[in-house]
Amino acid sequence: METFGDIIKNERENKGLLLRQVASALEIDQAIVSKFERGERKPTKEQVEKFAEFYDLDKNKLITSWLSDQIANTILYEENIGEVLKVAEEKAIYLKTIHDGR
Amino acid sequence: METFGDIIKNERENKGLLLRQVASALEIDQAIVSKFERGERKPTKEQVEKFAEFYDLDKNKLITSWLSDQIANTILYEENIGEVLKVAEEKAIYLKTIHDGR
DNA sequence: TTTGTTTTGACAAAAATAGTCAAATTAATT
DNA sequence: AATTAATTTGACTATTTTTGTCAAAACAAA
Repeated sequence: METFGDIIKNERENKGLLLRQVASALEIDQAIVSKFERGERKPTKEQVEKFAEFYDLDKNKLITSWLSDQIANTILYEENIGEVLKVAEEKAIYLKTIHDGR
Repeated sequence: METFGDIIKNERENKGLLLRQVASALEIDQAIVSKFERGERKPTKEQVEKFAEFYDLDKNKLITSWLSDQIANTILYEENIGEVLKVAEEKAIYLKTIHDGR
């Protein structure tokens, strides 16, 4: 179960980089990068994309990880997690067909 | 595909109530109730619970509808909707086991 | 102990969300 | 068609949430 934070932390360590270096390359405060790695704060989508580029990761996979973190957090303390997600998927697909004008 | 707004609008109309009446009973501005019904604004969880009580609806079902609306909206324009939700479910379940101290 | 790195927390800035209200629009009634 | 009633819209303010900044504390390594 690898969260967004886990991923970017592993990448950084594998590449032997310091927080300071990543922070300066991405123009994000080092304290915030640290918080991202530990899941204490949620990056914006733009920041996720920056990380993907910087670490040369598949952008979609990283966004999936980040989005799923967010969703997991919003439903964490709810009943019927499975049901909520099933309905959410139906709605999303339905709304998408409408949006695409079908 | 019934959204939260659809549900509370149908309930109100079935019971032959005016926005004004619902608004006053729930102590929510009538303009906002109108916006809830049309999905223009998202209620808080407390407001969802008020609606459930007022219309005598199953609270969990209404919360499911409201939560799934939210989730559907956050993933609407993403790729891999199914994948995101699958991962989100795994994470949620995993986090829950941790939270419950297992 | 000194130096380097990461984490923490207080604070300010910015953005997103929520509530209020009156006017505009739409629908129903006479 | 005119009047009355109901709903919707939009501008505005208030509140809450999120984000960024910075320095000091904690931790780790040399």
